[in-house]
Amino acid sequence: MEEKIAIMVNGRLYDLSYVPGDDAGVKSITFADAEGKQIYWHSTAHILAQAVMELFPDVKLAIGPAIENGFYYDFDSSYHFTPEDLGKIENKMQEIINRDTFFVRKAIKKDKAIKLFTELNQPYKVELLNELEDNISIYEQDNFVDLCIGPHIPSTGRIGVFKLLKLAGAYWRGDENKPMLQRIYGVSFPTQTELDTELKRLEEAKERDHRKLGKELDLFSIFEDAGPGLVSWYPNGAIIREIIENFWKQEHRKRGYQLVYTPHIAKAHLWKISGHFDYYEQMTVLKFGEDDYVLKPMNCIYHILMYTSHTRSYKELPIKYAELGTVYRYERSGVLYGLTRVRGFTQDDAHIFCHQTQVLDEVLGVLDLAIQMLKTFGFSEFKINLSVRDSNAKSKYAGSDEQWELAESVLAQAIETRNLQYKRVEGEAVFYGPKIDIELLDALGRGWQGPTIQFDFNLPQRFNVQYIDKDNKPHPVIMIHRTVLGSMERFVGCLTEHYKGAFPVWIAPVQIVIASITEKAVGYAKSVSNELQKYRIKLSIDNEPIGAKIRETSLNKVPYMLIVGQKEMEMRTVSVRERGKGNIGVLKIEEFIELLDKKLETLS
RNA sequence: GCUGAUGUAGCUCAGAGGCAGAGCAGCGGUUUUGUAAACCGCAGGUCGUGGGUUCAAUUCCCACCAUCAGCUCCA
Repeated sequence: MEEKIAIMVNGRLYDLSYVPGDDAGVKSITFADAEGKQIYWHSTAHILAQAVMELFPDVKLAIGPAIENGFYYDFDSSYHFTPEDLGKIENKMQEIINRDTFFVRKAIKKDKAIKLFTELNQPYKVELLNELEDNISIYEQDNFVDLCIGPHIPSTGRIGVFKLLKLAGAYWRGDENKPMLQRIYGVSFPTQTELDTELKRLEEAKERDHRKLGKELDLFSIFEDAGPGLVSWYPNGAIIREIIENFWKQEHRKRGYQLVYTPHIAKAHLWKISGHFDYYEQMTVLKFGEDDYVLKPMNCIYHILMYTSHTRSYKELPIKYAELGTVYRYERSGVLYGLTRVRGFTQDDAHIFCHQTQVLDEVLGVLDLAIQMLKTFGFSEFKINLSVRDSNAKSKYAGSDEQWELAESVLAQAIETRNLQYKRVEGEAVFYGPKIDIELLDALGRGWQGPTIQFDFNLPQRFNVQYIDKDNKPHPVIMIHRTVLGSMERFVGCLTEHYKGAFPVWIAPVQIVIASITEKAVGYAKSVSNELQKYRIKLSIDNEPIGAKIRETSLNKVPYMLIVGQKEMEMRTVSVRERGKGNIGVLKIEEFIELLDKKLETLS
């Protein structure tokens, strides 16, 4: 039975010491509850802050909330904490926990609170207070006081085990113009076992990190000499990408997309028309001969040129241009991350030009395709966000009210028609239109934007993108940008983490290793490989012990291994090892082909 | 871009103001092997780059580059 750490009364959380009224519906909160974890972690953050204050009395406290997997506290200090300090702070925290002092809540008037924190020389707390309504509570344990809405666990001794995990910088209030603070992250749990499980989870996440696997499996490299954020795909990575791309092309053709190719650069004036030139700082302008050119940060301009190069009839719509288009964006140095955040990447891009009556079908089509893509590649969990405009700041958006209302309602309607869970985020839309984003999750559960469906009310207007309707007059077209994977780089990065590098047979760079036991079987191994030519095969016919060959094949995460020796040679069979299963017995070659083809048919 | 940490062989990592180290991978031999690592040998390095201090710097100092953990950004 979990220990009670707080209570919930009519949906509101309170300290255990709170005495509810008679008629109140009271629910106990324990660590097992999401709210319980948050309270537990938040209380640990207070203990962290107290420990830091005891060790470094000059430190200024910022904020210390619970987060998804633990807690942090931000400190301002001229002294820079070192990783060794974390150990000292942990010891101090343990002392505080051993003292088992109470968390004491006090309601206090705002002016008194301001006076208190001014006297304590805690300017960040004073700044926060100035913005609060006059219902202030503070929490005290020992001599430590913190501004806090609570609730908290009853006393410091209720914390079982904890660990400080990392040290990092963070801006005060997340604003890069404000001071850089020092943030200490940690986790805590009632029992050692739970902490160990969490630490093990973090360790395992490292094992599926695509940057590590990319190296081990020879998928890709980002050469320091060539430039940060620029990806080179080795043959193994290139095969994975090629398979995804082929599948992508096939699925797009089926759905009425027309595949196109466009150049990597274009004259700068196009980006002056689009409006990017003046304020898109990720764009790179280069001299190409005499003229200024832009290294394209997106593909849409070219697709618009293709569209507008002919007079378009309503009968032609929708026109859907799709392109695996490589774009370059100057991402700030600190944000680059393996394959998931790069400076040159290939979007699986398409632009849909249609009229109003087609919009819902088109959005549904894209949504279905995106979900189908994700499921095909094994992603079953993803987050869908619908970003709409801030209705209090309509002037900062391109497009008319009617356009926005139509687009937002169509996007919401599409998601709801498919019964998908989503989050509506007010004010998160880009200025040119509302959008649906789907996040892929990496090994650590961090979301990366993959598929996206975005309306654009800006470019069609600026480039005069129109069609001739039945009335023989030009009408503005509706333009939708969309990707169903995101980018090849990011998608393969997430895919690698998703499968821990053990790609399904249809994607695996090497599908089968054929290994001879002795030199006598080499000829037979080669003849087996001839019969299996349509698969991606690697021969392993050196004079190495079979154990070594098995080990190497396993480490390379190859789905199937065929071992052949004297017995197999005589019987025209192969001894089959399956990844994760080991030896699955001896099969005739035709039987193995049948087994494999069945797997491939179902894309598994 | 900001804060902090890191950068030694293809990979994983040790080391130290005075000739640069290991394991794995690679190469050459030996071995002819039955389901996760045979044995012997060889080769491999401007110790991220550029300055400075020093008799001497890969080691100490400075700058830059890159990577990592976050923050911020993500038209």
